Amino acid sequence: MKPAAARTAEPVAAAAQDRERRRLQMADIARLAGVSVSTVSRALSGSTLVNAETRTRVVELAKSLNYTINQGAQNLRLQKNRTIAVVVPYDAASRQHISDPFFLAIVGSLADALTDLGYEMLLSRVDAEKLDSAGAAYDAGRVVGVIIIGQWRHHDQLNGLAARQVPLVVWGAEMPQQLYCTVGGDNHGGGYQATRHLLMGGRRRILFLGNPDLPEVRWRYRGYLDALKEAGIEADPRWLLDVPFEEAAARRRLDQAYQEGLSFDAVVACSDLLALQAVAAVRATGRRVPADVSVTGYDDAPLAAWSDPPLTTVHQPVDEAGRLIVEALLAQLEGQPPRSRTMPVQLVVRKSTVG
Amino acid sequence: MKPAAARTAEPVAAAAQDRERRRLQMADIARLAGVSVSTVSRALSGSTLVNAETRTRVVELAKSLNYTINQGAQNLRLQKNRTIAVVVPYDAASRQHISDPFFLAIVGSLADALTDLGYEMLLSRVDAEKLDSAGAAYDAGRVVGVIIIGQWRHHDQLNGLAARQVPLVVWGAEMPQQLYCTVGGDNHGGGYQATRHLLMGGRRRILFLGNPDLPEVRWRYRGYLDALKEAGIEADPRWLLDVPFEEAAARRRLDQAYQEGLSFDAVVACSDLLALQAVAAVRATGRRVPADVSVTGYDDAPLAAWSDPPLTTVHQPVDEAGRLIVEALLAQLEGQPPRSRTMPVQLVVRKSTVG
DNA sequence: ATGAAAGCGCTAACAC
DNA sequence: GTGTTAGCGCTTTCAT
Repeated sequence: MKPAAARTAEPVAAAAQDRERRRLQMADIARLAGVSVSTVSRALSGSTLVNAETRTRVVELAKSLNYTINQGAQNLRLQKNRTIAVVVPYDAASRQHISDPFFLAIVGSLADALTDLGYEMLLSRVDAEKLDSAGAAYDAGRVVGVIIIGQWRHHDQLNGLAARQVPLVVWGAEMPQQLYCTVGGDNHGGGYQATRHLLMGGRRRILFLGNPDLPEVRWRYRGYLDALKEAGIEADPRWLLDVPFEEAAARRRLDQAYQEGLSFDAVVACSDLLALQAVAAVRATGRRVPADVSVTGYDDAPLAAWSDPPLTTVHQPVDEAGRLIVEALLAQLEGQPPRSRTMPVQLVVRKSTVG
Repeated sequence: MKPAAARTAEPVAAAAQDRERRRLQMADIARLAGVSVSTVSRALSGSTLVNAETRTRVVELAKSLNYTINQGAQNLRLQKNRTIAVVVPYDAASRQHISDPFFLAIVGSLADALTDLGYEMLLSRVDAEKLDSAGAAYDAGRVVGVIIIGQWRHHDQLNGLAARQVPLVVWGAEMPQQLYCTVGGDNHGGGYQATRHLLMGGRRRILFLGNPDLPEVRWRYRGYLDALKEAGIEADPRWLLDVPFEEAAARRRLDQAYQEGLSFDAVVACSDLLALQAVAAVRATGRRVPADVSVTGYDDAPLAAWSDPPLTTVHQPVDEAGRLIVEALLAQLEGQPPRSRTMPVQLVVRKSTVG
């Protein structure tokens, strides 16, 4: 019955000192302080029901022994839990790691926001094709809510999680028929602003680099199309270069475009790293950026400001993102209905688009 | 006595459906399956002590209801725990967030390594002046081990944690009298290689940009000094520009160096972002990189390859780092004595040092 | 093959 | 003000 009989047995002489010391618990403190566990519990929780002197004595003792209440036991008893799961999907096919600077920046921002509010953050990866497995930590009572970085292609699974009442916030784009809560940048606006900026600079044959299967990218693509339409330009379907968020693939696709004789004078890329691949591909043909081809990025990662050339890019408010995501999740935990938010984005103009 | 009396009371008619549904537990599955909780427990753990048919029935039922064993309760009962704390210190003074790309990259790498081995990762921030508070999660039984990203200036506190038997691995440099386990790059080698490379390129007045209070930086500085000495150059004490890992401060310090009339033809910086600040400061005086001043970075973050100019930098093996750190921690959990590791680093030569 | 019951470390209602 | 005791959701010994 005892899961670890040896632990509660009378300590074997030698074992006590070097073998893994039994973890201190409340009963030990109680014994050493000469009071009952209830008193210790009360003292440590600062209850006024305990004699002030006893209280300080117990608290001092605990501190001196580095004793801290076992949080697992406390949580079980109190039915409380202040842990949030943060899930970064990964592409199982390419076995791509969590490495996109933007995603990592969001993770950092979430860590800050959660810590500030006294929540703990359980960080995990999940196969992007099985986003619903992100609910496991919730089902197991491990966490009280889930944050997923990116929608990927499984809107349906996310809806499924929400339908199951899993408190959930997704960094991504708002979709029709969406049951879950999203927080994200204004993707349509971002795509539109970047494209319009290129059009204002006189560009007419503008490629779009990204995979519109992803809702966020789809909105950016629509913004791009709207800007073209507004300028009276009919989009050539070959202008859509449908690549994942993976650098090598993007480079190959661009090289291929050149080989096929596709002619263009600008590229709207869906991340800064993708934009830099475009720059490299353009230069590999002897053309110049921005003189011959203008390029815009997306995210405004730190590298965008320092790259060669510095990238004109759509700035996403990472720090604010963390705060808003956490806010949206906590609101749900308080019983409020999920309310999605779209944050304004801002085009930052640098050398990759202006001579 | 019941911490949440309402929960166990007979469900109020309406409450059942829309008010936050009570979380499913084993007793519910047992009732629905018409067996006892013991049987459910056995079935879900795949025990052969339970009738094969009953087992599948129970398992199916649980799956269909998205029931998962409450991990907190299970952990408490089994005295097990597969969670590791990953702690990213922050500078309380500057209230600097977790944002250094290198630290975030390590976090990503750790997430991968831990997930692969079936461990969960609790990510948190801690004031760099109170590194020992990183032990709290361990004291509370929340995690079985702690990983701290960076040594900062509190070697003593880390030793304290180790003395308290907290299973611990620190990303950083090996120090004399060190009780805890470190995994890190070869900092002396990195500083030496970078400096030697500059010397081979004919540079003679080489600044060092970084704060040698930090053990990692101290080793890099020693490598730098050794390279100078080997070349028969006496280091000018003014060549040490003692700045934290903070971009604005680095820029100010460099501008100041120029104002003071300090003359130099190369800079060894302790991060890629610091190196880019050096480039900016040099260019602001009308000088060119690398023609007038060569600059080396450290870490080889993604941005180093794409920056203007691309940075010669010391590559740190981030992916391998995650694996090794986790490995070192797990070895300790198995009772092996802490064994520190130093990983080779490699100078990557790019345009910032060669015309 | 199954169930009853004890107990993991803690809190709080209840008794004194 | 303090101690006794039941029970949070689970696993496992023991009995059947």
